[in-house]
Formats: sequence, C-alpha cells, structure tokens
Amino acid sequence: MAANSALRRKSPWAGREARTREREVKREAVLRTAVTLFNERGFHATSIDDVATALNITKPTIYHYFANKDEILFECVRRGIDSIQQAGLAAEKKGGSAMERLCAYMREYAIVVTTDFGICVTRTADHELSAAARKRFRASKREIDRAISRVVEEGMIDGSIATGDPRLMTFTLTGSLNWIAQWFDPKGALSPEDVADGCVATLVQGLAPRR
Amino acid sequence: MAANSALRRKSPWAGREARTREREVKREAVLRTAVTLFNERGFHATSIDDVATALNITKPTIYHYFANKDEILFECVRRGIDSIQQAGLAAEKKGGSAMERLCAYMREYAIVVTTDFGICVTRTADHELSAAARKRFRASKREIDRAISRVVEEGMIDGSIATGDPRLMTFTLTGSLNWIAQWFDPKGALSPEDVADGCVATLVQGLAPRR
DNA sequence: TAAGTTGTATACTCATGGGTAACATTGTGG
DNA sequence: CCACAATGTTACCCATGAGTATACAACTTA
Repeated sequence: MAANSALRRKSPWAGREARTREREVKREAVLRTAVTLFNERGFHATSIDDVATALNITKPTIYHYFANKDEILFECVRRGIDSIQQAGLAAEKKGGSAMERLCAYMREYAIVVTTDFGICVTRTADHELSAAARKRFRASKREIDRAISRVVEEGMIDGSIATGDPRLMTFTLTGSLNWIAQWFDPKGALSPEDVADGCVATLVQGLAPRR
Repeated sequence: MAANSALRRKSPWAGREARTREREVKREAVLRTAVTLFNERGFHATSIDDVATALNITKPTIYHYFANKDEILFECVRRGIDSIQQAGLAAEKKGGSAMERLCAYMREYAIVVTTDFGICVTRTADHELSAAARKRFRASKREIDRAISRVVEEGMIDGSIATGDPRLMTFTLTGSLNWIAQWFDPKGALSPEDVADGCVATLVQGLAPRR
C-alpha cells in the first residue's frame, strides 16, 4: 500500500512526507540566517525580529519552528561542535603517527572555524546559553580538548611530538585555531585552506628557524 | 598663599584635593567590580544594578561617576589595552634580537591576559561597544597587531625567526595568547608566569621535537 | 548661619525585545 | 465536503534594564 515515493515527489500534492521535508528546509533557513546575524552583531544584539525580517517572515513564524531564542543558538553551536568532532574522527581514521593525526585534525578544525557554525562555536560565550544548553556545550568542548590532549600525549610517547605539559600545549594549539574565527575574512586573499595550512605549519615548526 | 598640603592631608577637613582623590578611588572601585562581573557573566547579562548592589550602592550613584554603561566597558578595555601596549614598549626597551624582543613581549602579553582588565579586552566583542568606542578599540588592536607583525618581520630579516607570512604568523601567536583569557583559572595549579612561559615555549619551539 | 557643592537614595520613565493569544488561510485525509 | 493540521499573520502582554527627575543629607565656604 505504500505509495510510490518517486512519483509523489514530483506531484504538486506531495503529501505528508514532502511537508516534513519542507519543514526541515525552512528550519534550516532560520538557522542559517540566525547564525549569520549572531556572528555579525552578537547574540544579544540580534532580536528574533531581526532574523524574521531578514527572512521576510514575522516573529511568531520563527516560534513555529523553535521553542525559544536559546534553542536557536544552541542548534547553531551544536552544528559547529558536530563538525569539529567529525574532523577529529576523520583524522583518527586516516591513521599515522600521533603528529600526523594531530596535524590532520588541526587542519580540518581550522577550516571548520572559518564556517558560519564554526565561528559561532568559538564566539559564543558559555553564559549566553541557557543553563541546560550550557552544560552540554561545556561538556562537548571539554571532550574535544580531551581528545586533542590525548593525541598530544600519544605523540610525546611515540616521539613525534616534543615533550611538555600536554594540557597547556593543547590550549596553545586550540587558541590559535579558535582565534581564526575572530579575524578570518572570507572575502580576503587567503582561503580557509591557506589559513589552515599556514597556521598548522607555524604551530608544528615554531617560530625559531630550523637549522 | 598655597596651604601646606602635607598638613592638609592629615586633617579630616582635607579639602578639595582629597575629595577628588576620593572620587578617583570610588570610580576605580566601580570599574574593578564591573570588570569582574562582565568577565563572569558577560557585558549584556550584567546590569548596572548588579554592579551597584555588589558595591552596596544604588544605580544613580554609579551614574554619578560614569555617563553610561558603555563608558564603563570602554574604560575597562582601555586599561587592558594600555597594559598590553606597555608590555610592548618594555620589550622593545630591553633590546636584543627580534626573537628575544618578541618573546619578551609575548610573555608579558600572556600575563596581562590573565588579569581582569586583560581578560576583558579579549572577551569583549567589537559590537558590544558604542560606535565611537568601537572605533578606538579596533584601532588600538590593529596597532598592537601591527607592532607584533613588525617584530616578526624584523626577525625574518635578522634570521632569528623562521620565514613565512608575517600577518598569518602574528594571528597564530596572538590567538594562543588571547585564548588564555578563556581558560585561565587563577585558582588553578599554574601561575600566570607558568602559563606564559609554557605558551611561549610551544610557540617558539613548535610541536615537532628538535633533534 | 546661609548658600553652594557633592554624593546618595527613592521612585519614576521609557524603549526594547522575548514570548503569546487569537485569528486567517490553505492543503490533506476521511 | 467537512474537519483537522500546518503555517502564517496581526496585535498584543510583560519583564527587564538603561537612564533620569527629584529630594535630601552632609560637608565647605563665605
């Protein structure tokens, strides 16, 4: 009895299935617009009305897709966090020495941080989120730091990374990478890949000239 | 005709001179309390009432010392920026190779960024400031970046620093340093000096082990 | 002691913006 | 064809928080 979904897709009377798909598309559009405005003006300085007008709709329509403003912000950072975690998994999958995996991770991390959702992650302060969201946000960030720390420690053992305090080293690395979100200009001369490569190169080689 | 100021200082009727001194002390107290709250909860989430209650006074009293909320924030970041610029001047004064001066600068920079006003500088987003303040804030930050970039370039010439894109390298460095404000815990195991030294070491030596 | 200056509090005003109630419209399914 | 669900709008409510008008107390100075 299942109607042919290929046919149904083309029909203007697309049915319930297509409706929920439409809903997702619209929800996504709200998110995309919101994150852009949040990054431009900041979360507090962006009103739901601002987001609505940018989409040619009105405020209650937005509340039809999201429970409240906090949920919108949380969804934005969640997407960014997800991308970063994906980058970590991909790097691990590639294998190689700890240094190689770390470099792969950092490169992808840097690229994520040039995207809208990535920018939102590093620019959103904990206290801007609701209590519940904040808890999850913090936990995710800790998890990421932990994952990087672990690779750094492995590198100190397998000899591919210089010894030191792994925690402090991790913060030094993520600091450089997170900060990209503060200055990167998509209309600038450097592509995300250029920035990622340059940044990773400096972190790996250091400032001192090799001789 | 000028009264003996040493005598006047001890009298309970201290006169106009002492009054303006008192005023400065109180203004400073407002600033110190404000910056602490701003760093804890964020600028928008901190009301003037919050600052007032923390000081056991009321809102209008604060407006007796500051024209508006923006002025308070601006004064906070100004103090932080000043400290960073002082660090730059001190490092230049010490002399040495570009690398030596850069290291001295970065070390001091890192320490400033663990102080309340320093934290405020890196955590305050441009759009939180008034239009006028924003302009000055941005200009100051650009100036600092420019100063660091200049030293980096000098180092590439005198051979004390590895070659590369000086601008990108500068952002990589300041990223690590600025990010300290996001994670540093004054009650933690590491002192500001420990953090500064460790961070600078990683940036100079890189992750790769020297052989 | 009267007038002025400084610092502080009480008690407002007022704009902003998150969120909602109620209603209109339209396609969907029985 | 009718009821229902989904989507959207207009028109509101209400809390918060920046900033102020005004009164008042205390000390200074003439």
